[in-house]
Amino acid sequence: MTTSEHRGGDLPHGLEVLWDLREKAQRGPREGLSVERIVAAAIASADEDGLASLSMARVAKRLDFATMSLYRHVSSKDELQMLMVDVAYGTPPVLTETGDEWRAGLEKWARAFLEVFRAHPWMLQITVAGPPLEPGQLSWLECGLRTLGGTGLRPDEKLSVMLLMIGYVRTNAQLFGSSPAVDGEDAADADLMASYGKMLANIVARDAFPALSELIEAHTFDEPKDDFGFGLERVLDGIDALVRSRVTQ
Amino acid sequence: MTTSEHRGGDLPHGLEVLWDLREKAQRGPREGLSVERIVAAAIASADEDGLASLSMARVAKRLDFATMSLYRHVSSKDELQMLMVDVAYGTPPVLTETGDEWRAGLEKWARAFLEVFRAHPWMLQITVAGPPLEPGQLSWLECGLRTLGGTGLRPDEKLSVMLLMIGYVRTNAQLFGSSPAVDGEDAADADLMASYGKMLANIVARDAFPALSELIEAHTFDEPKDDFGFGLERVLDGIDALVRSRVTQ
DNA sequence: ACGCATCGTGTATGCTATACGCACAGGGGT
DNA sequence: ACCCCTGTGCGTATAGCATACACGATGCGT
Repeated sequence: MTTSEHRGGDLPHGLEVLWDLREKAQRGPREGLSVERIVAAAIASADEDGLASLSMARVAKRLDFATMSLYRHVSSKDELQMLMVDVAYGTPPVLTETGDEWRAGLEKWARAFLEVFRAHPWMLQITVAGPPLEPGQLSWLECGLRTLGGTGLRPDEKLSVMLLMIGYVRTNAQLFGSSPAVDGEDAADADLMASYGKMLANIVARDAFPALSELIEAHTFDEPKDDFGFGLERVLDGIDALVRSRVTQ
Repeated sequence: MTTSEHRGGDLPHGLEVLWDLREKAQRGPREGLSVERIVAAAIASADEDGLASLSMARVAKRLDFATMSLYRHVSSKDELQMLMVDVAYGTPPVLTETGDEWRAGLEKWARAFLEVFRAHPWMLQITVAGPPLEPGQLSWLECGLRTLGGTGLRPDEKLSVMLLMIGYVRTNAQLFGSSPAVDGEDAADADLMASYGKMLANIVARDAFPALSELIEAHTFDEPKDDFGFGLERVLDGIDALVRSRVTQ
């Protein structure tokens, strides 16, 4: 395998893989292993056993190959993790909402994006350095930007809006997404939140944290409700205000 | 050292340390080492060499103690990392803005919060499971909630607003905060962004990413400007819209 | 049929977290 | 003054980790 040079000067190996910029090898034996299979196995391993117990040896065992064979296709564990994240992002939904239906579109976008982190919680534990150059992450950005097409926002404003959305979904997933979404989702969330409220009430000194105590006493954490959806509407309200101000200008 | 039971039923060891719920030992030799010193050394190590090369042995060497001595004060590396994050959060600024000056207050809050992640980039790589029970993180939440005191928002709305703010700052720090804030801050950022724009333009297929290409061609990434501040104003606009709607109701 | 790029992998190295047990310190109760 | 018992520091040992390197096998281009 050699680098194709007609696009992207000298990219890291991992990015070349993700962008399909690698030419197939001519000489040599057929490959029994591939980056795709390795990444898929690694994702499955992380989904099942968590990121902490992900290791080259475990991934190799899953594929019935020797540990060192992985290194023929993946230059390091860090690169593998980068690949895992981007593949796990998958492809964003095709949003039919356009023009002034941007709000419904962004809501669908947010819920689908949240679902990604619910399915693969370990994604939040992997940080890729610098701004994203990977196709998976960028395709979600692209998808969001596209639904903002009819808003009349400036390009940089659209970017800011998407940064806001990404941040909201990620933070929400990180804080409340420890329970898997599979069975009895809302019930589990409610239990979690209720016990969190109790724990918080026990631990927090009322005089040192008055505003937080007010939150606790208002039973914000006790009632089961769609926290994500509620906050999301607030975010969309904010964006709506921005859009309106641009329209009237 | 034994657990004090009058507050918090049976908390994890790390939380007891952070909330100062541990009683001093009566019998036994004076401690030459302490959790505080260990955490401080670990933070210094992560600041200098990054989280990847943080190890118990390195931290111990910094303190001129044996590796295993750390385990007398810290139950595991995971716990140490949790402690590191919470101590590194430090204490939020004391905001004098109250009532209808919430916007200026939140802006100060956001910039101070960003500074934390700029000073300790590794904090973004450590994920603590579940909603926060640590005093550091909670004190920032408390600080933000307090500046929202005069807005007339419901408690749960205030929480959503703060979630939004936290998410925005974290995402921004993660994406653009790879360069340290110490010297020539804006210049470094501008260079980084410009080269990012070029790289993006090289890599992105125009037909598959039309909205993203529009962004690139609008030179959104080329011009040096205060991205954080710009996006922040959009977020605050959104919150402002929410606040106004509650006031008029 | 030869050569050579590529593949899979066994071995080895140095690092990692951490369980366990020992030696010792020093205040509390007698 | 004595002993005991809790807490401390740490040496040793183990299991797991990522990964460098060298070797043999493979099969296409010539």
